[in-house]
Amino acid sequence: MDSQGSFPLGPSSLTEALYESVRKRIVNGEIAPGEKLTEVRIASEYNVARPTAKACLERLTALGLLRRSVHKTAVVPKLGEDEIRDLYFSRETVERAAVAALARRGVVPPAAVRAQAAMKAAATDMAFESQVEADIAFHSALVAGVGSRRLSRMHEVILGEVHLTMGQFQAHRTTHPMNVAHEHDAILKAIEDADPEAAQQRLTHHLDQAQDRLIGQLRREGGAVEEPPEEAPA
Amino acid sequence: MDSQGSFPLGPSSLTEALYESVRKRIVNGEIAPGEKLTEVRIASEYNVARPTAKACLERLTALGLLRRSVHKTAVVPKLGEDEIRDLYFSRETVERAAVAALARRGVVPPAAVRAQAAMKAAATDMAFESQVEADIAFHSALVAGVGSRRLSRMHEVILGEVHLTMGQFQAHRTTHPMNVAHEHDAILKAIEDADPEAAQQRLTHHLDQAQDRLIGQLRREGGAVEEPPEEAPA
DNA sequence: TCATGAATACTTGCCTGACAATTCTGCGCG
DNA sequence: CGCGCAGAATTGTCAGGCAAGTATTCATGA
Repeated sequence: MDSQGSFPLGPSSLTEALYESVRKRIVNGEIAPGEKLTEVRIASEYNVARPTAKACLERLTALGLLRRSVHKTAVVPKLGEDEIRDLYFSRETVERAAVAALARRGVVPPAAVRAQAAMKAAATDMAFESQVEADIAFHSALVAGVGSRRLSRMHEVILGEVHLTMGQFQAHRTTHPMNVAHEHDAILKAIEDADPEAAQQRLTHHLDQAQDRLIGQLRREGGAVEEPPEEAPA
Repeated sequence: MDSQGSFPLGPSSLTEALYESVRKRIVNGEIAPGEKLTEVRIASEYNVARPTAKACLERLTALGLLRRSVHKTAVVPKLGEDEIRDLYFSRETVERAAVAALARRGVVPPAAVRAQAAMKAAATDMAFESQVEADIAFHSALVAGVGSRRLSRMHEVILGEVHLTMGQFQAHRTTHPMNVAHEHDAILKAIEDADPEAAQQRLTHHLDQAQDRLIGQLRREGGAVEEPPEEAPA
């Protein structure tokens, strides 16, 4: 049958384009959590060789967007309560350091205010996914504004999992986007005032609320299975 | 032609063993900074197929232990002053969060005191590389003690680059290992006393000193070339 | 009927071999 | 002495294949 060759690839290098496309499909929830992603499936869907698909799955696994152990099929994970707490603990660690550094300088990254504007514009009429992306762009710009390549890299990985988790709760959004927009404003204000303590405190408040919303949704609906830690660190 | 097959592989899976071996050779400075690592070289040295070697280089590149852009050979990087500052900024971010969390609980991870004991034992007579490894084990245990998988993962990446940089200055060590041992003790003491502020303050002092030592050595000897940032973040 | 064990299909780990595209190197020419 | 160009070196991607491990199904025995 002709079950292959329907997902178009982006512009850049083949591996890169494949990676980006699969990544998007995962974080958008287009590929459901728990769904299995075999190498041959990716290979045939995109008309690429199996090694290429393999490399793609390995990259996604390294980023935490897929889980797999040896000789087993990769599945997109569904984070349980503990995992979400761990994720947000790490996220707070990175972003607190970022806003503190920014506030110490007292300069707000231009990209952050741009993202914030886009967020407000998307608040009323745009699709949920657009709001999520605007929110992520804001936090991403905040960290990028520090100018630390390594901090940004760590944050990128974390935001990947955050995006994934938010995408999985897409259907039942209960958040008012204007609320988070106001919280964003408060953070920017504190940075502008060169007040590191306040900036950190407001960021923590913001993230704690987001975490609570996620965990609340998780408890309400599919409490489902919590996967065990896949690997005991030596 | 018997020009191949001289580096023995470890016990585990082939890819894993290959990765570990090459990683060790890099962080130990056995492969000099600036040296080029081609896929075929690795493949022939270890008697593995080129795709296997390729995967290995890709993993090391993702960890920051190698640098390469498309179609160019991977080289082991030599961190410049700015890079070292960035590295230690990220390191402080992660480790400060770790010791604060530990101090809030008031419990010292047993693995950390074990590593600390090993460090003191190695202080006088053992080789420099053993001291470095004991030091790294101590900080690693500190972060692992928090129990956050994601924090540990971030830290692991950072320590990889730290290890690499320390290994490159192997010859000209000027540090008295007992000094750093005492600083470690002070950190543990603050954690035990459940004093997060003190723990963070002492950790910062410890890391700042280490950073200054590294930068001092860098300035003294090969100021050399500082490689430009390989990629402009979007 | 239900539980247990064996055979089969599926999937991944790793290999050989090959071709195209790109980058690097050295040589000759203006 | 600078410049461009051909050849070499290196990587990106593919095809095909075998071995090994995992999951599933089916048949057999209690």
